[in-house]
Amino acid sequence: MKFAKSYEPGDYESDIYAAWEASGIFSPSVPTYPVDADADGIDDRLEKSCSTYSIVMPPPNANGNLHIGHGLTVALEDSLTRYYRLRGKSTWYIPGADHAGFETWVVYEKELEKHGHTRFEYSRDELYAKVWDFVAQQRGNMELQLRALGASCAWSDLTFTLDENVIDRVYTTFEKMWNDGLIYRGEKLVNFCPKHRTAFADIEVEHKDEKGTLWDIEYKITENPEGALPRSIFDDGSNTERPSPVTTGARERSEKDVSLDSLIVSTTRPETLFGDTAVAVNPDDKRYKDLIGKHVKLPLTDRTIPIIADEHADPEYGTGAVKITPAHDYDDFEVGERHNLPRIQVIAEDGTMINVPEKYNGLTTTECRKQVLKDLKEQGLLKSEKKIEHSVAHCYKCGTVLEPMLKEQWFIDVQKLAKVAIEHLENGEIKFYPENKQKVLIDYLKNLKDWNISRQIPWGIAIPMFKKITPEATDEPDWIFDRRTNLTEIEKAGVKYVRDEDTFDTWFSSSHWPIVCTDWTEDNYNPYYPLNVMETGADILFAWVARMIMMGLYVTGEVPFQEVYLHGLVLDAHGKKMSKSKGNVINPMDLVAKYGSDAFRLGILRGRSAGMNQAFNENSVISGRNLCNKLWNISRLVQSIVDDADGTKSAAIEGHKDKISDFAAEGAERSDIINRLSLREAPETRAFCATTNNMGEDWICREINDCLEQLEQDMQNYRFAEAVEVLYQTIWDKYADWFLESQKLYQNVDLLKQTLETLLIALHPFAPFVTEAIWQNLSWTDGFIATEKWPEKLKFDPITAEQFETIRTIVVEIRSTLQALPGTNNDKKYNLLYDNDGLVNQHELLIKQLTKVPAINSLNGSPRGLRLALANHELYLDVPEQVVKAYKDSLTDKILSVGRELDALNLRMTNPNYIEKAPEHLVKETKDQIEEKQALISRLKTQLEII
RNA sequence: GGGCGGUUAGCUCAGCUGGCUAGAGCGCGUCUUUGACGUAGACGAGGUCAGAGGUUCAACUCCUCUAUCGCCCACCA
Repeated sequence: MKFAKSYEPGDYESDIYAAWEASGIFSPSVPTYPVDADADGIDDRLEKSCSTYSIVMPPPNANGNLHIGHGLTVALEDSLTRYYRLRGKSTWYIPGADHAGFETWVVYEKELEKHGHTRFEYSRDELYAKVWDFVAQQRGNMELQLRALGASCAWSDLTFTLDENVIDRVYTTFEKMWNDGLIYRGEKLVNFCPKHRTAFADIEVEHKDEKGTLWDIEYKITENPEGALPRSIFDDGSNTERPSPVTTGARERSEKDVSLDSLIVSTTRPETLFGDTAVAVNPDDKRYKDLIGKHVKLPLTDRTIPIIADEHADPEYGTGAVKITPAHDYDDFEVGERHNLPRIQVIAEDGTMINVPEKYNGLTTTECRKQVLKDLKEQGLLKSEKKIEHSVAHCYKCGTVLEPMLKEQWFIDVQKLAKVAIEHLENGEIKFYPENKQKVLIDYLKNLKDWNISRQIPWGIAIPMFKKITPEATDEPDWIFDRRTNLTEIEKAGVKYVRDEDTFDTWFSSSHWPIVCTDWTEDNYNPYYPLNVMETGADILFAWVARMIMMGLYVTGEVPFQEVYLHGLVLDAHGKKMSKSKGNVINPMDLVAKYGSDAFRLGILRGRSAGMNQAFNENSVISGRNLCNKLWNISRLVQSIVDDADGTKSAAIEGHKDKISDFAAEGAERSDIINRLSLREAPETRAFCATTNNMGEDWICREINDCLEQLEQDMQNYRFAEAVEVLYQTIWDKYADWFLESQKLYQNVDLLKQTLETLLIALHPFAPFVTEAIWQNLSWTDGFIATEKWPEKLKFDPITAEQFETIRTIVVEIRSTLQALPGTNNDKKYNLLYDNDGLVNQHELLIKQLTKVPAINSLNGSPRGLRLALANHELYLDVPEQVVKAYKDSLTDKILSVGRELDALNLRMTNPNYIEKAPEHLVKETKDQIEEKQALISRLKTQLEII
């Protein structure tokens, strides 16, 4: 016996994967080739491209472990890949590994700290080499885990984000952008993490609402032409707390033509006042009209700064006067640009104060804030404070408050790229699942600001730019592009340049992912680019998908993929986000070990739809495991039938054949022969009956065809959960519960084989291991199921199929009626009586098989027993009168409930508008239903009367 | 402040362009050792589809509003 008795996924999964991998079936068969490969001047790309299917894996961290989101990713991507492979495409599922620039750097920096070192002890090149070794040591886990999940990817084509070809491509793009003027070096404010000492792109910043304080500080006006007594706008003699600026009182006061000798500014960051280079008021604000152009003395310093007019100042907010700190605030930076204000950096990269009076120098921002507030208070300049809630930028990794920091960085003038992307998106060149993400993405691109691509961490791709350090070479540009980033210093035409020490934002290189994975080049025709689909998390729509589209268009002129499928977050069983701190993280590998890889895949796809964050329940994995077990046992049963038919018992069959012809010679009816042979006794009787052909054969063919059709639709529309659902139901509820149960009576061996094969292939994309294991165990199959042909539709007779459907209805009613009758099962041995019913007569054995009624006889004489109502066949269960009476109540209930349904239908028909406006077929349907229900009620009533 | 999504059975979710008695898995109840499967089989209970209004012959489905949960974006000093 080849088939193990029980389904044990752990026993075969890794062997199966190894066999697949060794056979090379995961590699694509269609090559890339130079455009016009045969040099006949004719572009022959079309015929090739229609037979390919390509998809790239969002690269998991090279030295990490897979989490549940990766599990979902693989389940989705590999199902697609396997499906299209079975459909005959040359599939290329390209795996990747991410150097995960910042993530890995953070881990490594901690490692350094643990050993008592800091990054500042080493040069960038040394650090790069160290992290490289660190990653190499840790690497490999996730690749094993991808195999355990069954990812049918082309391992020989694995792309690491720091591979030569990636760096080459990224440099080529950068050079092109530099030459096209899309890249500039600018001193701008960037989001800077003082702990990690690096800048971030806007997209990487995490905004959190926090409680903070808004302080009001008095800035004295230094020029006082009228020589009036010092007065503050809100200081009307009482010299207590200032009234709220939004009260009418304040307004009225402000309308008065008073001369002021100080301005009150509101700030949440008093320590930055040392960097103030102006105070701004709104040009339309009448209160301050006369002050514009005057100066105020900056508290705690000797400096004076101008009062300027700028729209940025909102008259409704605070006092309407705002301090301007161009070096440490985004808005202020822009105000500064408009008014040509100096930028004074007062916070250093390590988060301490610089360029401030000696007293504050070297303090951290927090210490400095305390000190400033204390000093202001002493001088009577701190007027009030108020608790507010505002949004604060944090480092997404360590949670440190990000400091807007003035830095020289490389920026991409992104609007030019975005504009092209928007055009193609609006053209509908990329189809999104879920659909609404297209619009969301376009909106994002429209408002995108220039992209800072410089990072101050060593673990990444070096920026290939060098700065001139030969000052006398005045005609030479300050910065030049050069690929020799392995050198810290280069010389060109006698001019010396020094390397920029920064590395690229990983999203800059990642945005080339479809290009580099498929080995796209300018002069090669590549039938795998654009990708058929980009599947990734909805959370990186902006960070990644948007950038891949822009970069794909910029580099290749084409969108990088035709469709985008975005999956949502996998939440815990209660719909909460998984996190280490909450302790609710589910490790996919634990589930694989416990229930098998297939069970995990089926489970995670269940109940999931595009773009939605959805809870994950272990029960769905259990249900997947149960399906695998079911399929395993279905296959064992079919195999045992095939074994029987294959002649191991042929001698016995021969023996029986004599008997059979004897019976036949006696003129016995077929049913009689079957009875006399006593069914179930030995396999040879089944051989005799194998000629009969309505034991659900046509019906199951019809159901499987419907299943395939729906499955194909679902795959095309990325409805994975529905695809799994329809397979589940067809295999379990239809194939096992009805077809196989019926085939226990007579077997159509060829059809059993064919239908089982069909279902195995159809399920293979979702449950690759169990289907392959079964395939390898079946006696009549060969090769891998993974490379089988997608099944053809099955032929069937619709009338016979429908007959079986009717029998099902009858069987279900017999079962439920018996169940509802009082007594134990042993008491319920009632015969079925029929009156003049060809269908029941013909399928007597089948009905007996499925209902376990002891006998089915023709009703001779007047009706007796319990009439079955639903099936609309004249059928009676031969139940004694006293038992029937006990069933009376349930019969009455039934009449009432059918009556309610009838009322609803009648109501519909009494509405003239319905008859007039609803489609004809619906009206007819309603009419038919009314007739049916009426007939049913009258049957039930007759039944009741009999009792 | 702007935008997006959810609210359907005890739990997790389907229900695609409006039209059969609103479905599934898990859980629950009763029964069943029947040529594979108790990780099973049979039968069943369980829903005023968040609320209100509107459009329509017809609304879980479309529109408006409300409540509530969640996500994303944004420069409120």
